[in-house]
Amino acid sequence: MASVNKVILIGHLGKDPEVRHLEGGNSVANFTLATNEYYKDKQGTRIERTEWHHIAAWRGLAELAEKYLRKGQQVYVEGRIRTRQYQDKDNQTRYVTEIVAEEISLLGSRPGGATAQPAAAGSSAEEPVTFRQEPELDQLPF
Amino acid sequence: MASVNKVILIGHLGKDPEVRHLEGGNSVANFTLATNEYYKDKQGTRIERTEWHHIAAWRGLAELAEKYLRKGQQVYVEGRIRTRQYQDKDNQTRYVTEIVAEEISLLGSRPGGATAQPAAAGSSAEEPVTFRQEPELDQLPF
Amino acid sequence: MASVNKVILIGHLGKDPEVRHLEGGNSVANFTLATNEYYKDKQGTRIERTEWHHIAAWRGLAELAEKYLRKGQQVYVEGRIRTRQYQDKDNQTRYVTEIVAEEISLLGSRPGGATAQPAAAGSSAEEPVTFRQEPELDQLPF
Amino acid sequence: MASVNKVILIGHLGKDPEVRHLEGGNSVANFTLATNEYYKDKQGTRIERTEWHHIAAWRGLAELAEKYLRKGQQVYVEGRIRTRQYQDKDNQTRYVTEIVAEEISLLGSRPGGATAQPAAAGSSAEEPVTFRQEPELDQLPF
DNA sequence: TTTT
DNA sequence: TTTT
Repeated sequence: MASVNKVILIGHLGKDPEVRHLEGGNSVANFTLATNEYYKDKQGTRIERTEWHHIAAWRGLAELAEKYLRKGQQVYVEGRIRTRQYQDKDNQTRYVTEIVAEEISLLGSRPGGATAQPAAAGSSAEEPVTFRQEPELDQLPF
Repeated sequence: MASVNKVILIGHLGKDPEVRHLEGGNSVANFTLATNEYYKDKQGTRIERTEWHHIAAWRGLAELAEKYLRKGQQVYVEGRIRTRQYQDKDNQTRYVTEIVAEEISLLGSRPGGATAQPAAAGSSAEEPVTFRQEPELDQLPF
Repeated sequence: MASVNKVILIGHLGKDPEVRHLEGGNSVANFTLATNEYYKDKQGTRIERTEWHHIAAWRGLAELAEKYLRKGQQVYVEGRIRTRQYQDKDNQTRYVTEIVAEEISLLGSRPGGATAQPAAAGSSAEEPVTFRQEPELDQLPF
Repeated sequence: MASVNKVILIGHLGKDPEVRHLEGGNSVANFTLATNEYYKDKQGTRIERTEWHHIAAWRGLAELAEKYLRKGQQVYVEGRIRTRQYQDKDNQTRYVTEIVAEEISLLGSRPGGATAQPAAAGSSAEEPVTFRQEPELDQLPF
């Protein structure tokens, strides 16, 4: 049956992306993204709560992440929720929920000490830095 | 800093909602929602993968869930991602990622053997069944 | 600069799609989609307001529309807003705002007298009816 | 029937908001927001196309707009599509499609020569600048 | 671990 | 554990 599983995030990277190049030619970048919410508790004190999202960006988006994304950067991430099982060190089944990125756009200024420009030439700073994953590739098992 | 944490799901309920009425007058409904994705593996075989989302609907949305939502029902859920910590039976820290619902709409037909009409009268079947949480209440700590 | 232009609609088709096959091999399906909102006026009377969206579905999505979409059908449409200029019969510049579809999913039951099954064989009824446009094709001028 | 009419935009303001204070205590801010898309034409030339969205922000969001939004600012706008009729100077019926804002967040740096800080004191620069409309007020006729 |  |  048709269904929709869509996530839209705007937040800041908690660290530089970690990129792994997998056997078979695939690559994946992982990074964390902070979103914040604010509310008042019963005493009226303003509380800030940070949610840390685990982002997985595959193939073309992994390259974008490697070239352009740095700790502190503000980005738009569109993707879908995916929960993976794994065995922890005590051989117990654990679950981790990730956001599989389908589109990433760089927003605003580029703080954090790192340059947002790619090290390599060929991609001018005037270009908008947006990338959407090709859906059919995005559907490969991983 | 301003940020966005938005989830949009369309899927089917895996079971009837479980509603708890908390001390202090708050209530919360929990249910699971299935979304499906399809892809072809390297052999070209069509694979279906189901993602199970854990939905938490508070206060007014808990009442809506209790009255209208049943196993098998197709719904639209808009909300935000929230990861909670808890201690498991071995006193280890574990994490569970939920979707805190901010809007729920009933879609399509109402399968599953259960009547989608509320047990109580007063809410006619002709009404559109949509409900949006009041943001300020939605911000209470929980 | 990077930007986002995203529309998410769930509504019912006001009429069967009209499909045009253009010179150059392109095709486009046009249909209207109704969404409803409800509010109370100052006297407390419940008011219903219908918004009619003009949807344009290109290429692969036009084929999906032609095969599966019928008047009365409930659908999910994801796309982007685009305003086009044209000259009216008095040679005045006029504007029309459309939603260019990027993803369409069939929802719920299939009312409206028309069968939702395609006339042609080869696409079994068990398949989920969802289609996402290939982004690069979707970017062609039109 | 339940339906969804949702728009998510990230773009830059084309001009400072124009705020009108209406009889009855209501206020509305209007501004334009540019989003850009890029594609290659059949000759492979890179084309940029700008879409101008007409945003209407009511009541609390009008105040936010008046205090914080300036030409050139990058913002996130969430809202719904609404097409209004009006009579033009030749007494012909015309249509204009607007985005009625339901949430606005300021993004990134604050360019454009104008200070993004409010003229009035009392709202410190450390606050996140996000505002969501109260739904019930948002449903008033206009 | 981000941002203000 | 849903749906087709």
